[in-house]
Amino acid sequence: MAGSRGKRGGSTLAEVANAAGVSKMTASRVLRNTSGSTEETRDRVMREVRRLGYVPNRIAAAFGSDQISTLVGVCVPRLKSDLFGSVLDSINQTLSNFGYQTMIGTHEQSPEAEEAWLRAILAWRPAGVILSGHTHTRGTIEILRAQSIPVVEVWNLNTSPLDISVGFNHFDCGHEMGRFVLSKGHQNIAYVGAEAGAAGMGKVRQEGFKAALSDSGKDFVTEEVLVDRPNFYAGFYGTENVLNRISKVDAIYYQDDTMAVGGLFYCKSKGLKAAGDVGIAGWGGMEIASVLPERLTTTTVTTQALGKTAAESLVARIRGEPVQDITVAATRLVPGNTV
Amino acid sequence: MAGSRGKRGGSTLAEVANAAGVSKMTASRVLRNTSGSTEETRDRVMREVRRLGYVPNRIAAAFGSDQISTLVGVCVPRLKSDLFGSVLDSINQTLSNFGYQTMIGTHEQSPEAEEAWLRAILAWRPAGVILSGHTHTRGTIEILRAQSIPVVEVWNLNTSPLDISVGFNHFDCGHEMGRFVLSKGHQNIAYVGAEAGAAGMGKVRQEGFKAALSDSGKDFVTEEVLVDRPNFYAGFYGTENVLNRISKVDAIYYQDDTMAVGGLFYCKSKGLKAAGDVGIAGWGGMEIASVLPERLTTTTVTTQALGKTAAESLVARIRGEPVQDITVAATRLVPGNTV
DNA sequence: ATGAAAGCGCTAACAC
DNA sequence: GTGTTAGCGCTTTCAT
Repeated sequence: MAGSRGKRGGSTLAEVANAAGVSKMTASRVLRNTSGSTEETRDRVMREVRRLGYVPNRIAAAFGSDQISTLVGVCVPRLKSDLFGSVLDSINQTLSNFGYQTMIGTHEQSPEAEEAWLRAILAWRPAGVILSGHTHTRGTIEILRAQSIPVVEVWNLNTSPLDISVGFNHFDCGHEMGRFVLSKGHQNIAYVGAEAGAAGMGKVRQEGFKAALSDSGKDFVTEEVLVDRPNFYAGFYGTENVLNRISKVDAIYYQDDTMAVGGLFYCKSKGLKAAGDVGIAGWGGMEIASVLPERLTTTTVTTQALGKTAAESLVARIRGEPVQDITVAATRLVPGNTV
Repeated sequence: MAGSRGKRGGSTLAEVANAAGVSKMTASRVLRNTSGSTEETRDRVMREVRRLGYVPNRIAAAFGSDQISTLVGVCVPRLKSDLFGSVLDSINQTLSNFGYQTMIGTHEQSPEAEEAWLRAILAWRPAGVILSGHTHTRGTIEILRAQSIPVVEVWNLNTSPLDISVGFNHFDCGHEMGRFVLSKGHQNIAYVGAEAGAAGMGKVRQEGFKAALSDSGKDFVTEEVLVDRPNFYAGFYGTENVLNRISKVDAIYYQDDTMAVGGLFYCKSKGLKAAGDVGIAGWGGMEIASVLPERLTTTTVTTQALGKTAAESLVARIRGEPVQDITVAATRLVPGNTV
């Protein structure tokens, strides 16, 4: 309670040290488990810590050491998402285990929003940041370079990353699915996606699929990209649009499983059979697939592993340990019975 | 780059002030828009800020002022959840608009995990915290009291909150649904839930429903609470268990919509008709409902409003403005055709 | 409207 | 193993 400022936060290290009859440094060392301390000193300090209800002040600690905090900024498109939620859960848990705190941000696929977030976060002198936007503004890149701060780009694979990249190969996912759908004999294939803001990685999967079509001298017979977030209804509605427009469509590649499930239900509502009448392929591996009567043909992705690897790579870089610059997180095409 | 320590972070306020030919204080005031400054001074300072790529140091700022940061800690059960993801999105966006940064944590319904998170977060001298655990450890409560820090308890309504409570009335949700299901003539009603760690608010809804049954001299004919997270498959599997155990069951109240949808698909897989053979009622208002052929009978909840109100209340309390201690977020029973 | 001095709580560096 | 000294970059207070 020393000082006349309006601070909060109870006792200080000095008070603990005083009560324990040692210097601040000794108390500090005990609390951080650095170097050796006598068993007795240690006990005396910890007793006072408990008695006084001492809560370390990490702001002062970060300030007093080297202006680098144990905060890590993580920016994802949005939080309400099984996929990103899972990645974030994994990142947060891993970082937490290493003693870091996660500060979040969302950008909704807007590079400008990402930059604005970054500027605010850098003021906290984070130990590192994890980004998931695949496109960065010039400003974002410059700031990151200038601060020479550890950065992990996550979600999409970036072959020339700012620093470290841990992601899925979306192009290959699309290409592989394209070949698979073609191998099942489908002839008139459409794409259905949804992008509220700028294009996300669905665009890249679409291109991969398109490349597979191109290899067979084909192309999407139509592409329907709604101005919406990818969700069940967008898939439902997009499918309706596509089938009304071009009735010969016999397969649809969706931006993700949410939309694919929406499309599946549209087909069911019209008495169309999946695979037989309209092939349906998604991406992401949603949990709902486990209870649907149809097994959705999709590409499952390892969001947990992605998040864990991203966090571990960041921590390694922060600590100056050797790190793999580029890691491809596993994806697997799971043939169901909807294609 | 002054000093021999290994700091990072480019130029300092002093350097900016120097270059602009003013004192640190003037530069500081310009950057914070406090009190008046000459148009000219302002321009000169801002020019140097841009030229030097100055990034304010909020750690030093928080330290130098009153040891209270603009950080806000938010702890939810988990991030991979449409419901909590939505609340968190809303909280984060609102806090961000007010100039606060969100630090996240997850507790998976463990009060001890919540306390551990809280201890780590308080070291950052947050301006406030938002909790979603409905049960707190004695330690959590003591620490919060000792620090006299603004706290919002969110998700469940707490009639005697630590500080502020913004939540849904889960008991009433259950009670209302109980009355509704009974009004439809169902006689043998079961409950299906899932709790991986400790009990969440599903337990309270279950009790509300039970109270409604009790009012009619009834009780659940069986209760199936799986040791799992509430998800589609748990709903599917739980339904299978219940119906195999007691075949006369003619309605099931589920912990949430995810499980209800799982149950719905189990019934479909067995040729049972929703409502006709087995009534199905959920909670939460999932998006998938918009594409299902059946309209799920459920209670929709206003997660966006909940998050926004929680964040706004916290900010008001931080600023010393008057705040409503208890806010009930809206919920609405939506009769579908599955009961 | 602007400046000077003091100090926030902690840790790095070095001495003992 | 422990203590001493200095200082991190900013804001507060008080003066001009």
